[in-house]
Amino acid sequence: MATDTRERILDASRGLFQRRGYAGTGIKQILAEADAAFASLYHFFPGGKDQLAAEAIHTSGAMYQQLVEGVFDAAPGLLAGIGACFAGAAETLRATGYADACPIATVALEVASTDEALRQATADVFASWINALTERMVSAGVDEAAATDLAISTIALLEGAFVLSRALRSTEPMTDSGKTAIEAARAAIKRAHS
Amino acid sequence: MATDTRERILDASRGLFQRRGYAGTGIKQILAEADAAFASLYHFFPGGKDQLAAEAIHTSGAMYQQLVEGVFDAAPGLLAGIGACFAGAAETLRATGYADACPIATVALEVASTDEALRQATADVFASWINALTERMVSAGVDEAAATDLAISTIALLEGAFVLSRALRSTEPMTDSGKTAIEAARAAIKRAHS
DNA sequence: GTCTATACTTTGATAGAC
DNA sequence: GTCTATCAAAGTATAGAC
Repeated sequence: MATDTRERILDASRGLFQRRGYAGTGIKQILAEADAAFASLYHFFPGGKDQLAAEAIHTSGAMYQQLVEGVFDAAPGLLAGIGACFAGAAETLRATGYADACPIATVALEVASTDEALRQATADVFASWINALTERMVSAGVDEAAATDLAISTIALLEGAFVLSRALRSTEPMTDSGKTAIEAARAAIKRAHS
Repeated sequence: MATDTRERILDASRGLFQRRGYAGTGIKQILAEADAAFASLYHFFPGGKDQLAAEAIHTSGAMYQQLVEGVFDAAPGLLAGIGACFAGAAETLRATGYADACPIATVALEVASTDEALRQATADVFASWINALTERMVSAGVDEAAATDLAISTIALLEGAFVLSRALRSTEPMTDSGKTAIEAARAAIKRAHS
């Protein structure tokens, strides 16, 4: 059985919104890539493009989080996990011609001041990422108070590196930011043990 | 004498591209905000929206760099300068309802995989920022080799914090990232002196 | 240099047959 | 649930008078 239509539409939406943004992606483009008909979209997503985007943001955010959790679980420790995440991001950038980066950052910046519902969707995703990483920081021995700061800074480094690496077409920002993220985490763990 | 038309159009473009992105900003919207006629735009910018965007990217990037250079020049040292930049960014976010952040990041992500000319414009801006900050790092005593890494990481922290702060409508990512940037710079200076 | 009017394309969305 | 045809609106861009 082939993937059902609704899932194909969502899948195409996630990819296009990630690479081209919300305003830059057309409904017709999504349907062409999903090999679906016009009526199918409004059958499964009565709310149109907005509903489609909200669902794409939530699901792609959750998928990316699962990917990252897997990388951390496979690593021997927190610092190794951070290193593997940034290394993996750098490799994905290189392998996709600097197209695949954060699944929601482009849309997040576009809608932050223009569409409250979608802005909230991106906020949900980032908050979930921050919470998950904060827990890992605490488990690794970082003070509760410092853990949130460190988790936010780590994700900021990743997001900023995505911006710079895509614009410059270089993995250097991602590898440099990865090193800085590891050092920041190492310092926080050291402080907690003193 | 009123500001001339060409400058008003550019000014409106910079503001709209910053807040709403490239695809999300319409020519008519720009002209309405600039109080200019349709023909004026194509008189001053025969290349249309693309030419307008390229010039807006270059000039807003240069203006932001000048602003930051001024902040650093007024600060008593490198670490204080970094702190003042992140504090200023946080205050601007708060004061503008989380609208005014990086002047080119939204457009940079939008065009990275879709418009090579505009992508190059954003790359020019980021490269200029990185070079300028690298020089300051070296002047402050950081090793040449480490200075570029540190400058890139600092700008990545700023850009990532813009993304998170706008999406979450909170200055916390900006203040947390500022602390991390200061600590990273302090550690690099310490390493250079040992 | 600026005005008005307009050409042409693409956009998101809907209707009705099947 | 999917197909075809089509709508109204907004998009970029141009023409010609002044």
